[in-house]
Amino acid sequence: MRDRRAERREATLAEIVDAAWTLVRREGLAALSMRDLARLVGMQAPSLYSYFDSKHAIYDAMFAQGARAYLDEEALVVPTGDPLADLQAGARFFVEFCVKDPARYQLMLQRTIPGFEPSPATFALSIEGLNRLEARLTGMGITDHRSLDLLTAVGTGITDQQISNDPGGDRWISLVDEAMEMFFHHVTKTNKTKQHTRTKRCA
Amino acid sequence: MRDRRAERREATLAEIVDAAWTLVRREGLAALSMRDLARLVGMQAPSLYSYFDSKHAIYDAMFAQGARAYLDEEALVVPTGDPLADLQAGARFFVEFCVKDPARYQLMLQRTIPGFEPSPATFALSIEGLNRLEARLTGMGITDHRSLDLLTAVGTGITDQQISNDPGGDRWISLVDEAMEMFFHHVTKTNKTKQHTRTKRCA
DNA sequence: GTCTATATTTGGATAGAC
DNA sequence: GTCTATCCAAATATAGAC
Repeated sequence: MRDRRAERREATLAEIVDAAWTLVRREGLAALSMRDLARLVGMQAPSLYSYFDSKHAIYDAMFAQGARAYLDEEALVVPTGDPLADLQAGARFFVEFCVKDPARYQLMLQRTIPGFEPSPATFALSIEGLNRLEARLTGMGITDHRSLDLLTAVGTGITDQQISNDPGGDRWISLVDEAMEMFFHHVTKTNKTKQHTRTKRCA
Repeated sequence: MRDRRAERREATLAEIVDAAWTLVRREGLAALSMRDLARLVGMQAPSLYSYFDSKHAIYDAMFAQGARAYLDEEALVVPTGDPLADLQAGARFFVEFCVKDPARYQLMLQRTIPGFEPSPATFALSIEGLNRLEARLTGMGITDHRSLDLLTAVGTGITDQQISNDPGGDRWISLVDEAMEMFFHHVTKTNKTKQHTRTKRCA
């Protein structure tokens, strides 16, 4: 039998988290306050503590929601078998996912809230995202960790510059495909070097 | 004749800014408070207002000091004439400059202080840094803005990942030389493509 | 220039009635 | 579960004496 009370509670929890996102997108991630949040959902501030133990607990719920959204949307990017094209599609997805919600990016990847870190359960969700990226690369024959680190650096670098220096524009987004071409040629060339075939390419 | 009063004032201004750096490095950039700062220099909080109009004015002085430090230290990186080696040396300098003081990096490049932006005079100093980078690239024959944007993305991406995910280590720092090799080969190859010589390389 | 005292705002969080 | 009332802490900034 349906538990109507539990359903109601879940709905209110979700409503509070949604309102929190609305606030931080409007005012900045650090500007979230329990009073403002309560007002936005039609409560008094103390009532929020019936749903969340603290403000950090709300940040944690937001983080978890963001991580789930990433996993859900990432799953829609299906590989074609063309390594470079797949790399580009994956990078475009990542950068666009981050850029379209800078507050979420700040919460999940930049960690600027003093004293906040995600709970173990929530953090596990974000680790899963990195694992999937690693799996995609492995599918392309890229297996060394240095290449993975280089790729994440390029991805976050483009994202950061886009958000910081051209918000709303596409100055760095438009470089994603080119950047992935650069990265792909680099890692494939390096592999061939290791197999001692690079200098034989033109032979 | 020396103005001993002005000298004394300058010394106190510098002392306050230095103490502010000490605080933000210890507690985080956003945690700077006038009370703590005053205590560290042996004053009461209101006395600081004889030297700075507001907390933002202190941030501005810190920003300006950071920008001057960058310009001074950047000037010590002298080109050798070898484009790739110079690119690598410049990138190593940039990443190390940022990584060795994350609070400064956050103030100058990430802009996470709500409501703070540098004054026009201070901002001009940071623009000068970008101009010098552009000049260095021009000296290597790299003149298009897309390449400059790609380079800044790679540089800040490596820096961000290093600070966020391996503080105190060198997991991403150790990728700088390789990343610059990747970038350099990409931009030189692209140039050759534009000159329609790429497909003739093996002929 | 520095101090004491204080205004003012803002925030997270709790107690206890209903 | 929600409210009112309140606590407690921290912060920026100002007024005015010395």
